[in-house]
Amino acid sequence: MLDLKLMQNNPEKVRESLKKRGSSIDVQEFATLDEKRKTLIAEVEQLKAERNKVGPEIAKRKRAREDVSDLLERMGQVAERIKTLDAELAEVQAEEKEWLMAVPNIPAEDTPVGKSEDDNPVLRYWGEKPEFGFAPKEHWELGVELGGFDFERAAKLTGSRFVVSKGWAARLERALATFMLDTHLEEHGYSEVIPPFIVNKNTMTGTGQLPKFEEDLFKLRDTEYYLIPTAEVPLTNLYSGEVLDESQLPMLLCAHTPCFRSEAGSYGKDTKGLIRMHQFMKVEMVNLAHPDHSYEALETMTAAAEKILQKLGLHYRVISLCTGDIGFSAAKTYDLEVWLPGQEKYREISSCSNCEDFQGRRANIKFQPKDSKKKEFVHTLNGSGLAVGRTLVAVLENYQQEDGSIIVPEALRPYMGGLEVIKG
RNA sequence: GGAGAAGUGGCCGAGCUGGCUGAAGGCGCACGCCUGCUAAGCGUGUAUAGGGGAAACUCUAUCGGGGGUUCAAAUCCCCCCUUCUCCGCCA
Repeated sequence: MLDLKLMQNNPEKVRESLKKRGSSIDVQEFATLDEKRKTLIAEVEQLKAERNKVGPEIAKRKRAREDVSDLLERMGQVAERIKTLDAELAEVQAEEKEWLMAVPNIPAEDTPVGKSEDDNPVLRYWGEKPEFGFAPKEHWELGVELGGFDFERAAKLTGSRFVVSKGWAARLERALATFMLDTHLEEHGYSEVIPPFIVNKNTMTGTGQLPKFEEDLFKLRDTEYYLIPTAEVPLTNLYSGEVLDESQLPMLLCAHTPCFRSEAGSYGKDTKGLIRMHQFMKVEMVNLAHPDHSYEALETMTAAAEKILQKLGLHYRVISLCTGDIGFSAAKTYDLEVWLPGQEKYREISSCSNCEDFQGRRANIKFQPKDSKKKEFVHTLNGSGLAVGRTLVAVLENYQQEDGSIIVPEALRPYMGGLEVIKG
């Protein structure tokens, strides 16, 4: 949510931001609503002031056994007028709030301007594409041949976009997750959290999934509960409605959770393998940061995610999402794209964003600065560290051998009982 | 799932036979004074959001959330949520 004051005082900036994002939202609509709201408030508050003033007067005269019928009559009218005005005001405020809640965050100054994902600049590469003396296979071929993935039975149990991992694949996935968590806890200062995987509407609204993106979520029937699409949601909202001490910042939280996505509108995309699933595991990092340091924190968080890929020896590149591709709540986002030799493509494996105070305002997360009376909104950052399923994909494709076996990256061997090669 | 109790400001805790309570009192915290040494005392201040105002300031709303009764609700009524106790069930 944007600052109401910004909307009022600098609509030009908001208009510009929306244009960069390719949004069709009209700022003038808001200005009209806001004017209407102010007019209504002025009238209704004046009447309420009168009501509050006359109330004690009625009590006083009653106690003196004086006649109060004239006041009662007048106040009856006032009450009625207040009621209708309050109703009108509530409507305007709801509209205004709905409007505000639908406006995306303002991109950071250095977020590149562009129309689509094709305009995202590559910032850097790490490592090199591995050389194969044969045609590398895609992960789903390797996984199925080695008996690790069972898509047919997953389809039987549930439907499309699910997988059953068995044996080495299940253990490798668990190994990856534990390796990631351990790295973030021991080397990057994060605290591990196991949050609820089901959250309510309010929580989903705090991070920006609702009200605009309900169709991307799984909602539990007959409730206002949703399955989390990412641990960003429960982690960022952990301190919603609270005021943190400045000394608690930055608050570094890390969780390994399942993520559930309806993938509405992605029919035909990535239909094979485990790139795009309705359910996948992810290690997520969240930082509730001091506004003065949130952009340093974004670099640090991105570096933490990169560290995982580096330890696994996986070639990747870092891109900066442009204004046309950046997420609703984010001001600036770096994506990590890992090289998949089977697909011969770089694929997103992590996304690290600084949302500035956009979510902090929505979820009402503040902190008390030492040297100021005024409480401020925290800046929130979130980043995958990493998407576990996709990391498994990357390991399989990058570490495959001609005979179809997979070398276990050294960093994972302690988590795999010392296993060096997966042969099925 | 059944039966009861409770939810007030940073915390504790009054108020709950409707108006004089944005809310006593205490604690904590901040600043000042006194004193002078790791204490006590005194004074002042100590919520959030919105409207008006250059500002001082002023008005409105908020006593778990929502709705209702009333000229007027922390106080009465209804629904929901959460917590605690007891019973049942269960990992």
